[in-house]
Amino acid sequence: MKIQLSHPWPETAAEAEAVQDALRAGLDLAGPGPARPATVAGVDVAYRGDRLAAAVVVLDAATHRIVEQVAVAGRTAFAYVPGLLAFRELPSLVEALERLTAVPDLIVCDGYGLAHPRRFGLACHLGVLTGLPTVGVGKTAFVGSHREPGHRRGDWSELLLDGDVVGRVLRTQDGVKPVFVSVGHRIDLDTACRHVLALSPRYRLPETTRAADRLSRAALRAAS
DNA sequence: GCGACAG
DNA sequence: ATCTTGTCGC
Repeated sequence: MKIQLSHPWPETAAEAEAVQDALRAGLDLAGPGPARPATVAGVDVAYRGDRLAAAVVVLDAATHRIVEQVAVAGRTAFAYVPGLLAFRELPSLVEALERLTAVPDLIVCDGYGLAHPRRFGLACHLGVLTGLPTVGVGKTAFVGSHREPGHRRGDWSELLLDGDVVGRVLRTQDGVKPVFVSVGHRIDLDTACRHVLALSPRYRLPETTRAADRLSRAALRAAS
């Protein structure tokens, strides 16, 4: 899979925001998204100083067994700025995705999609760049307001931003802190939450996220 | 004006 | 994200 990053790569926050505004035109939020993805990819990045390691792990959607995995070591190329996380992680993540031998049916990202101050988080970037359906799963609140969802697995509440529903606060395990789900590209919120829940049979975070997190940390250790 | 702020 | 001890629970 060949992926074209924006050229030139933004240097400043203002340039990065301009890139987001331009890419947002490519968002597809019309269809319901994949009902039965055969494979789902999880992506994550680990850091240590200015070193980083990006990982993509493709799982069989039904069994959650690892089908393929790729890790890429690199250096931090953009400072962390809330709202511009994508520019920090995208270069290495894209490189890892390009090395996959098979294109996954869905990508689950660490972070947010539409639930973003400019309505274009990391999951939206990855969706527009790859053309694949993407979902954002955040571990902590970032933008928007919400009521506390019920305490049972599957309970959820709306994430609201300026009067719009931009995501859901979803309980993936009984009595465990909820996750923040938002759509990235080519999928609807209902379908996104359904897949996140199916990918989290035992732990708070989706198996895709857990697998990518482990691989990125291991790759970071191996590289440094 | 001040603080908060994905990973 | 990362820096970190002990501690509760299966």
